[in-house]
Amino acid sequence: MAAHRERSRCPIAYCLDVLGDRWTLLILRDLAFKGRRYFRDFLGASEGISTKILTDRLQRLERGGLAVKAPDPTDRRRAKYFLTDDGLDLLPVLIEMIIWGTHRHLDPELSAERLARVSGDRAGTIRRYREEHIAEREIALQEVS
Amino acid sequence: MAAHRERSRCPIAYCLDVLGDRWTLLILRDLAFKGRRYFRDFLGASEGISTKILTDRLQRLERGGLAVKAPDPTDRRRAKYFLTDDGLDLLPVLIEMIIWGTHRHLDPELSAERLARVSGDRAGTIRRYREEHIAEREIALQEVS
DNA sequence: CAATTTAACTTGCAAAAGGAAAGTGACAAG
DNA sequence: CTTGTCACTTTCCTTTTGCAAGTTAAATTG
Repeated sequence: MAAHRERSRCPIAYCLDVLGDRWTLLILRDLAFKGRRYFRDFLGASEGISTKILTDRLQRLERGGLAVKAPDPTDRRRAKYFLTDDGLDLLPVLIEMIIWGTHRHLDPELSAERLARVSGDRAGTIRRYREEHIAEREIALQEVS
Repeated sequence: MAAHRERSRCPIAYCLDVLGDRWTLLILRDLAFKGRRYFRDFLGASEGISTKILTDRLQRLERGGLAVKAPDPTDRRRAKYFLTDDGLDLLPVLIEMIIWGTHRHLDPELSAERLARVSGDRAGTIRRYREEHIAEREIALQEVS
């Protein structure tokens, strides 16, 4: 996709080199908010990604420095995936998408409380998810060394 | 794309029904930040969208209630496109993408001032773009009546 | 220990989406 | 009226995705 078009100077276009496809964003969501870590966890998401696309997108995220893989010391066939610090810098984008999607789609009555909580304290929400992710990541990476 | 998969309950997944492709996001950028209004304006963006994809995406945005078309009273062959209020609700997402893209890609020295300005006052930036867009849209829609 | 299962991919084929360029119909200009 | 412009539309080819089966290495079972 990066080879698709000459890269323009606009930051959104650059951002889209990484994010301009649905599957990548869903994987980021799973990593950031759903605690999915193993390959098979992502397969379990309800959107039904194929193994081929999942493999491709995880590799892209790794190569692009947005995700990292910590081999599982208890089972060498598998590894846990985590967002890097650069990957975590996308949390604000993802949070705004949640807010927009919630506001537009779900029953306003049911979502009012949740929406108010997240949008009322974006920075707090982001910081919480970030810190939890980093803590889990560091532990997983240490177990490998 | 909406028919692609059973729609999940996750707001991000719903958001991606609208936003899960690169071209749509680039068009939203053009509408929101670059003042592009006419069909040919979007063709002029450096990413080089084809007329087929542009037509398709503009129609999707209209059908989805995110964009509206005001016929040009001076030339019946063309119309001006604008974001609706729902479309403008995506500004926070786009702004966060700009911030992320700027931070990650461009020379930090050159972008430090711009980045600081936008991220330092997200709400102010969003409000400014929103109000300008609405003002221009209302004028264009009135000229039609 | 061998057989079976599991986990993460990989492959093959069909369908869908996108790219490039030419074509079409309606409107505008001279 | 002829020619040019504008917004699409069509055609053909390439790329990506969807679906399902296949492969390899590691783990588990008996």
